[in-house]
Amino acid sequence: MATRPGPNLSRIAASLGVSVATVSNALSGKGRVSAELVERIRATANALGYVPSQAGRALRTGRSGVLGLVLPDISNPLFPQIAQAIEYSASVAGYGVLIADSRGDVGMQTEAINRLIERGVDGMIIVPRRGTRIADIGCPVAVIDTPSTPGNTVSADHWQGGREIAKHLAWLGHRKVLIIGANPGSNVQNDRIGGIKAGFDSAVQTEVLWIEKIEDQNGGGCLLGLAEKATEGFTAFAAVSDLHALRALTELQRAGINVPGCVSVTGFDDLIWSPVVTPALTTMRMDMDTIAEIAISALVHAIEKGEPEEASADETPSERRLVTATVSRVPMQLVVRQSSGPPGPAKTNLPDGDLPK
Amino acid sequence: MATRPGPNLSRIAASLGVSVATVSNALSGKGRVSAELVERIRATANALGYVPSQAGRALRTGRSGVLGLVLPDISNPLFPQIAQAIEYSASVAGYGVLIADSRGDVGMQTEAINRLIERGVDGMIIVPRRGTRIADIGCPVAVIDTPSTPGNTVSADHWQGGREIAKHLAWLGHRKVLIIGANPGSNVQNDRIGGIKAGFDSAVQTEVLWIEKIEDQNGGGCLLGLAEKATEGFTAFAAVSDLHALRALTELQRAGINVPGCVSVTGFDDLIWSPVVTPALTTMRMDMDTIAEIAISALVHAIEKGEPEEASADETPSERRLVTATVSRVPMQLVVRQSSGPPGPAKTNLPDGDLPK
DNA sequence: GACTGATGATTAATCGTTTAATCAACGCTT
DNA sequence: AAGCGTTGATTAAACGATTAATCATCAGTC
Repeated sequence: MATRPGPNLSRIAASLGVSVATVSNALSGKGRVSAELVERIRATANALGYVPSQAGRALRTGRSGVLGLVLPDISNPLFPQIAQAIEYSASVAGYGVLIADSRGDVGMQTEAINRLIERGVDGMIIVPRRGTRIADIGCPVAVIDTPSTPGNTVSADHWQGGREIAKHLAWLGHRKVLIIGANPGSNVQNDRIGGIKAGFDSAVQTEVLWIEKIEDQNGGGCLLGLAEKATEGFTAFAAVSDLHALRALTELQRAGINVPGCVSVTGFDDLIWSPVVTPALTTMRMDMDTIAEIAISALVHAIEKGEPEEASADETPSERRLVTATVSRVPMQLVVRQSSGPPGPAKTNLPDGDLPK
Repeated sequence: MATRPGPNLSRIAASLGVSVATVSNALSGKGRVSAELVERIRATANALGYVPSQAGRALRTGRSGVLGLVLPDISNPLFPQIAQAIEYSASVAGYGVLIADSRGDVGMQTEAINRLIERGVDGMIIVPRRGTRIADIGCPVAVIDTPSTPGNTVSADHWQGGREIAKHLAWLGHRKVLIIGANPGSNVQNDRIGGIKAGFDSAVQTEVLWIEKIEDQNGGGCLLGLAEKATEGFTAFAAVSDLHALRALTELQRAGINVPGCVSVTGFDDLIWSPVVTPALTTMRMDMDTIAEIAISALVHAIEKGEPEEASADETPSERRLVTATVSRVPMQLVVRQSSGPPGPAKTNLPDGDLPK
């Protein structure tokens, strides 16, 4: 029941008095069909508004043309960039994207992956929950995380990003820098922090502040005590995410500390509001488009090359389809805006003075 | 080729010496199968790791079990909330979610919709690009937008949200309020602004500032001149989005104007960073979970009831499957944080003074 | 003992597409 | 004219699940 509205191959075939196989061949460009007939078939297919049934095709070819995108937490502010880039690259490659949210839970991550498999995805892109290792599942997988994650992944070069932001701050003349992270368990954050430290020579003093630790004591959304840090002599605050940079920025401004006149604040990720806050945030941007492209093309390659021969039937049924994306790290790009500048005189409260144009 | 790895119904049937139909019936609970046999079939299905082929099922039943989610712009900061809620409700209802991004372009919206149809989605949830009317497409559709959008939609009650925030500000004692919007073409923004205006009685003076107009003149990311507005006597800045509220907040703070000591700032949407900026933003939250649930359940209902009888074959092939979600508006919830308070004395520059705990 | 119903399982058709195998017809060569 | 290669099209068999229709078996009834 519920016969799909549109016409199918046989309707086209019937209306032209040819066989379905010919129509299929004509539309797919395979087999041997006379140019003239191809033209006529194309025309009537168009006229009838023919839309191929993915179900039929999938059943026959064993491929659904759909990729799964597994995210640790869709509500992550970085997610839009990821999803958009992946969706674009996938659709260019002719694939659809099915989303699955693991809501930060490791158990749900497995569950989400299973749901995707049941839906018959040809492959998956996984942004793993921190610390998770992706077990071998029945289809090609590309992992987007940190280069430090064991296994094959594509990701931004967070370490290099850290170095760049450090060099920027050092060049501006900062000698005492507070690095702001949220959670020591995150590979991404550790890479960024490692890079920042590595980017400074021994003349620069750094200290790491973990937001989660402070919040554990003082409650969520509490002040981080940055004003005190500023009076201790810290002139730059390098956060590992724009989210934390924003928090630092507003906290400092509220305390009457001029940014960038007095201290500098930098972030990571170039989130959507980073350009519009005052002062606009200096940050490191990941090249998501490139990352997505690499991930998708590796995935598509694995899918379409697949098992080249049917050989070794019951040999290693799962081993052949292991992760396939080769490790690759995409450089991040420094975006200099108004929130970073040379270290200024001690705590000042100038109302605004020179507004950055 | 490329026979799917897992076993299929016939493998189970063969290994038990029964027919595929029986296996199918046993697993789906339809037809007549003895309880004992059902048990045995279940067991071996489990043992073999049977996963039903969606392709086969879809081909036979004409339903893919997948919904499409069309978004005007995935990079919208509100998107994570929407996607997460939709994905959750859909997966509870047993559906997968295929995403499509129209990247803000009306043409691409149609194209994205077509791609989803080709992929055989059973229905779609569309968050339309502003001003777009969704044409009749071949499947059930739920639209999430504004109640003011003609046609059947589910959405937050933006108007009511506006009224609430206005009442909150009026209650605090504000008498001169600047409403900050981005674009006069947005239904959502107009509803919110309308609601705000309606929430004030005649004692309160309001003025609307459109960011896009200012940026057209002064360039993107420019200052909005809010400090001047403050000196003109505006004591509250009600933005139609947290994104703009954040911009206002940082701009005011940078100008040395104390928030909320001197002026108040409010937003909409309760975006992820709203609680962590200093001062934390007072805002209106949409109940996305409820909205998603309503949209999905209307959609699923339309899909599964569908055309109750095959009657009227070539009558109105498309008319029957028109939009089906009934109009429904979900109330928004006021979230009071630190960015709003009673109007203070004229422009002050107290460094911090009393920090909100 | 034949008839009736209920029960439990099987047969076979079907969804729409792809594709290997087959076939007919025609032009060329020897 | 018989043989051969090429071209253009058809036949038919899958893919995996669902389901209406059919069939066999057995218990109970008159």
